[in-house]
Amino acid sequence: MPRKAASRSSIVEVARKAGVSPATVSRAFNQPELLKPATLAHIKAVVRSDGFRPNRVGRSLRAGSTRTIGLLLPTLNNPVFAECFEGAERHARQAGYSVMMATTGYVPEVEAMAVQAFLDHQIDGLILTVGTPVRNAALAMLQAVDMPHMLVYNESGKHPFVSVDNRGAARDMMQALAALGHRRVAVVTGPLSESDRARRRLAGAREQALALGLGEVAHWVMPAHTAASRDILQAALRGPDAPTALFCSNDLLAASTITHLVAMGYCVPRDLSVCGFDGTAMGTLMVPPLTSVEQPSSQIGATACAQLLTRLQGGQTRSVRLPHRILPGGTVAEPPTSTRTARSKTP
Amino acid sequence: MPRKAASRSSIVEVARKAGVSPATVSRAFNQPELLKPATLAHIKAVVRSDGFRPNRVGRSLRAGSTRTIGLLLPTLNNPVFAECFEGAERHARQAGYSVMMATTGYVPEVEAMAVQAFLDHQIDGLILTVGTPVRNAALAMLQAVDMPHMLVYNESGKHPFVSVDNRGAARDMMQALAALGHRRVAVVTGPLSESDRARRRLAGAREQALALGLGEVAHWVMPAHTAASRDILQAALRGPDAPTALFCSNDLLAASTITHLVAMGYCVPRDLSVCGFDGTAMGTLMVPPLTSVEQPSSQIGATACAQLLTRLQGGQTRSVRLPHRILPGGTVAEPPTSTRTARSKTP
DNA sequence: TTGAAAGCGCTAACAT
DNA sequence: ATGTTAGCGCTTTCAA
Repeated sequence: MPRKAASRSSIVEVARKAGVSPATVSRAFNQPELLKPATLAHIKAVVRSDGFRPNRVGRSLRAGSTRTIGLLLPTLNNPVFAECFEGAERHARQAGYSVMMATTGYVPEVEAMAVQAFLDHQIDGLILTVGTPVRNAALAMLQAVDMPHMLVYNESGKHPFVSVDNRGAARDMMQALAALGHRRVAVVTGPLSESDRARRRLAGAREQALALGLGEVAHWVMPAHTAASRDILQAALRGPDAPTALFCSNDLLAASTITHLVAMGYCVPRDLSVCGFDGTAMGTLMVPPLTSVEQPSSQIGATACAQLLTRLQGGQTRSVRLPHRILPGGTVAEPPTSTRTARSKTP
Repeated sequence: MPRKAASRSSIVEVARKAGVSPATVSRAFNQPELLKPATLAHIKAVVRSDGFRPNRVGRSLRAGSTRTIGLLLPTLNNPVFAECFEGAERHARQAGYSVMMATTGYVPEVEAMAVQAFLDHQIDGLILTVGTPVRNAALAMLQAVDMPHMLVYNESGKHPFVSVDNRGAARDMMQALAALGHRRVAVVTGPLSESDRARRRLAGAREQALALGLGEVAHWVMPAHTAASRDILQAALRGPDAPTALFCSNDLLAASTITHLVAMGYCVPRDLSVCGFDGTAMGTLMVPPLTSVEQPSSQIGATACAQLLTRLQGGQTRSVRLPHRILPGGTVAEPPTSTRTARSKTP
């Protein structure tokens, strides 16, 4: 039953008070130009004095549109997604759309359940980042019911997306590292199964290393995309062939890596260079600022939203790769002059 | 008109296929225990083969509940709010609620418009942080329509909230600074009109300075809560009576302040101590880690959600102040010895 | 320019 | 244990 005994007044109530039909009140909100100015003014007055607002649930049911979009991201604790959210949400709000939001923690089962909940709520469209677009349950559901959607950060041949060229960007960063003299680089990521971005970035790094004749690119897998493990770093850095630069697959992981390295006695970038990927505001606030691949996250969110709304108005979506650039920062330098001789580090 | 020619099947369609009435199908979803096992199984089979899911908009309209809550926060780019979001959203999702999200950028007009949009969508309840709870338009609207809501971070006498004791926490931090020998401390905030938290923290700092006989606490106002201004810092740090410690009203502002200070040639904490407020994960990733007042943001969000859901089930809400603690970090140290005032070491 | 009427998909009395 | 019926609040033909 309704919330209160004194239920919120409906359009019928307003119509009665204004001495018009419900249809006319509806028109006052949706097609005011159809009404005689006097009628419109009168209805508006009643509406204002009542503080009446049309119930969007009734409207949604009847009109078949909720004017709500879904936003599904791995976690807002990674600032890259928080920035994307802001870009998308602002755009949506300014277009009169509301946003339902859920985070997945990079877990495919949660992705699928959240998408199901969104569909049940009859959202008009969805912006999302999934772990891996290929054979993804959530994306399959969206396609099955023909729900308009845009991927962000993911790249896909079957679903429209907004991202950067992850592989190309990783190549660029490797190029920059090589130009400084690094020949042994390790790529640090979370579980690859959870992130096609990480996979593409690793692939790009390896591709470029091969092209430039660098040493083989090691790949260190951390238990999460959001934090490095000190033990793994410590173990992997042992030995004479330790890398001189660590290329982390995102800024948060890079920040965490640097924190551990410093605690282990390394000086970054003197002893070891570290760079990230994302170019988040957080990275620029680090001391020294994080060297990273900048992607325009806020714009990625806004563009995805713009594409989605175009589609909702009957247009077509297309995939977009926005430009990236290397953010110099201060956590990458030339490798130590003699990597074999004793470094002045105090572990 | 509806989205597609082949509109998604409704409960009536399922009923027809299963040879039962719509009410029975509805019961299969909502009160399965009322049905004969055989009937239930049969309906379930039809539902599965059809891939049918009940339309929540229809349900919402009829039942007078959307099982959706709103979440309204200043910005997710401040990690303290992102952490809060995750705590609240996870709790809501696990209770079967969906979340509508909006950010306000600390702008009261946006607060009011977003709340209005939420109300129009018939959310069941709302968790929010406002600039200032007193004479706040958004809160007034919520009260006027008796919409269940919980403030987070704000403290209020008229609205239920979940927060920490902001004033007490600021006192504790001042105490810690004083114990290290600091006698001249400046508090760094964004515009006070936008944040009662900043006001309370400033008040607590001044209260404690007075109690301990420290020098007057300067107050530096930055143009935003999310970034410090280098010019203001530079100007304020001139002169012989410059503070030896900066107490920033949040972690993001502290990070930004430190970045500027380092660029200006200061060494933190050797030349100048800096601390923040929030105890975000971001702060622990800084080098050195940020000294801060830790508040349990994720738990604040989860607690607010729990309280709200209790209220929605007919219970009562109550305001909660969760415990804070000083997070030592590495950005605060004794003041430089060369300071005019003799250092007063505390045993 | 406005009104009457039907119905979006669902649930909950009430009836059987 | 299940069916019948009446709407929740709104929009939208169609008719006047």
